[in-house]
Amino acid sequence: MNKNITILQIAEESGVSIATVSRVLSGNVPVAPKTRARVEEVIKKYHYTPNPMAQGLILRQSKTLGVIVPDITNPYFSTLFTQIEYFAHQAHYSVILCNTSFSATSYAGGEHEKEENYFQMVLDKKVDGVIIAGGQIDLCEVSEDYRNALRHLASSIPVVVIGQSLSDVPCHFVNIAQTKGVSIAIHYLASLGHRRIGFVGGERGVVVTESRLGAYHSMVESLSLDDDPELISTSDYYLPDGYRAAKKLLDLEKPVTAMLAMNDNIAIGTIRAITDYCLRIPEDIALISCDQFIDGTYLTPRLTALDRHTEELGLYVIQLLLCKIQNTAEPALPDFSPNLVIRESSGKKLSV
Amino acid sequence: MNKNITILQIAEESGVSIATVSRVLSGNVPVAPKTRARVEEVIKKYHYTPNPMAQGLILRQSKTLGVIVPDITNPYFSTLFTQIEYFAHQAHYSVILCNTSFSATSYAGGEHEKEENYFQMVLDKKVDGVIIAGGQIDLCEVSEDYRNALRHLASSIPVVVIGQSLSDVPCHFVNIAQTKGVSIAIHYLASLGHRRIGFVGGERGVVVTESRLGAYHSMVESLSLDDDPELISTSDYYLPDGYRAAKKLLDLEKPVTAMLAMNDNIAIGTIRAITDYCLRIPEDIALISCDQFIDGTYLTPRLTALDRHTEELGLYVIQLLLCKIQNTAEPALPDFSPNLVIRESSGKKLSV
DNA sequence: CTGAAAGCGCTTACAG
DNA sequence: CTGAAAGCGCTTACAG
Repeated sequence: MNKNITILQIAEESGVSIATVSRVLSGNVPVAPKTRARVEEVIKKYHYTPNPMAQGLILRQSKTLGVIVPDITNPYFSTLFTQIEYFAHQAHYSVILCNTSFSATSYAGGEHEKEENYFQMVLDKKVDGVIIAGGQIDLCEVSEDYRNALRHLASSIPVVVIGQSLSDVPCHFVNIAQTKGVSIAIHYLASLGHRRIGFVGGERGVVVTESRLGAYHSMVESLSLDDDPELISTSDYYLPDGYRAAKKLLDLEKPVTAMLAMNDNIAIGTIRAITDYCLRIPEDIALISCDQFIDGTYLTPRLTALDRHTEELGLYVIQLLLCKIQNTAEPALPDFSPNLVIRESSGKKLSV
Repeated sequence: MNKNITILQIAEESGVSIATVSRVLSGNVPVAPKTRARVEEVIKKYHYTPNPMAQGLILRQSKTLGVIVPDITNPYFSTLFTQIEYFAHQAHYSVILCNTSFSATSYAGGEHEKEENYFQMVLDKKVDGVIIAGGQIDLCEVSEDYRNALRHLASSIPVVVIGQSLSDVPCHFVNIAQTKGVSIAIHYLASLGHRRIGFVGGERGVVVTESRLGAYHSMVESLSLDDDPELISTSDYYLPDGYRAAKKLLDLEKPVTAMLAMNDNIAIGTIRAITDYCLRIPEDIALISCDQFIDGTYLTPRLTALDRHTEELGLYVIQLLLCKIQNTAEPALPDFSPNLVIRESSGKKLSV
């Protein structure tokens, strides 16, 4: 199958040495205009492009990046990836996407090998840099194996991690504060008159969940809202989880008047649960999603949600990685403060 | 940064030649047990793995696959990809994901270069095989440039295309019939008593849309349902499109009693539109999605949808590609007949 | 401006 | 069973 047009053939047909062909290809070395023209013609004729393996061997770069995510099916990660790939492609890098299937639940169940395997894989592949988004890094307790694997990876090539900083691991950690958005959302709900606000979804022992829970508690305290452990109903991050977790809240003796959902998936499951209980949103229960995945304008009810600028984050991390690879100045850290997009589901001021 | 442990270092430290190291690595050549043990120890000590570029240069394979999709953010493609990547990884291949951003609309707007660029890119990268899912291949009229680029690609490496067959292009085309699902859905709606069924979403000139529309028309005819051009409201494939398209149907003088949405995105937009008109699903309008993206059990209303076995499709195409690469027997073509999952949104039998 | 040659890190006949 | 050597397709000092 392989056409196998090599630099040698181009050289022969152009009547020059392979060194000269290489030079016209590289572009930044003086070559006589006539020679260059002749060679370029032959190159065009055969659609010749240098074998990246041979090039990579000498240049010590593969022009390939690795992106490691737990679940590309999750809109958060696919949005992130889209930005990363777009920018990388512009810069003539291709990207290997690794889908580790990591989940806190399956991890707890003992499947804790895959991510480290992927670290080794991208290393073996000689990628020029790696972006890691989510996975075990999101657990409050990171295993020693993971830490070592990450350290090993990062000591070989540049790696940007979206997640909590780990000391003694030479990655560039991009850690977005999770507390602000929750504070804004609860503040808003409280301003509407809600005192009893439920927290739905997310899994304990995961950084995002715990830090948002922390923000929740401190807001509850500072605004003197109902402080009741029953108000917290965690689960995981998907539709069925939202459904299950919300039901627990709906079964409470003293009902909540508002709910904070971990993300849009959870919110959709929550809507389903609330509807099952023949309650209305927002009339009976106000709802806000802490992480906008899709445009809430088209959901029913129109979902009030925190926009966390995921696209900008994707753009930022790829720019960062490329800078580290090429040793150029890092881009400034954008302001990732979330935006509360108020729509229908959060409702109006409660009449007392 | 590069540790640069090469086969030479392993050989020296083991007191053998690099040829021997290479042999213990390959595994399928006789090596004295003691020699093997010694070498393996050193390999382990340094976590040595052969440089894939050097290997690739000789073996003429990169152990890398290319997957080209228009939009990884679309659940259909991310589901497909997840399966592909999972299986590829098992087989020790890594996959480069190319997100072309192709859309029929932007294509019509003149942006018709990107896909061909990606074809060239994966070719230059020397991937061992390519899977193409969607993109220009989904247009009823494929440009000559695209056709040529695809032919060029496919004449160099194995490529599997999910989409219509193109004559004279040596790809393996996997073409799933689109008519059956629509027939089942309309049949079901008609059995419930619906005579006036709207078709929402999808874009004209796109194979899926046109063939589903064809199935729609032939069912309308064979079941003697209302046949009215106004009943067709196409747009594109996302939420806002569903919303807009559904509104057009809702503005009709003679209202529809049921709607067929191109996919879950369209269905969600349609739900929003129907709700805006203060109508109920399914009491006033029954709704079926032709392409299930997420578990409709958790939507409100619970969405009746066609399950098209996207995961199985992903698994099939990657198996197919690997077989073509390794020259082994092709897997049997599974039955991809869609499944109508009946839930709430399609309603009950109409009372006459 | 251009060519001959070394070398990137590996695999695999070819001898022994 | 093992080593020396050629060669995969390229780039880049080194001469000229």
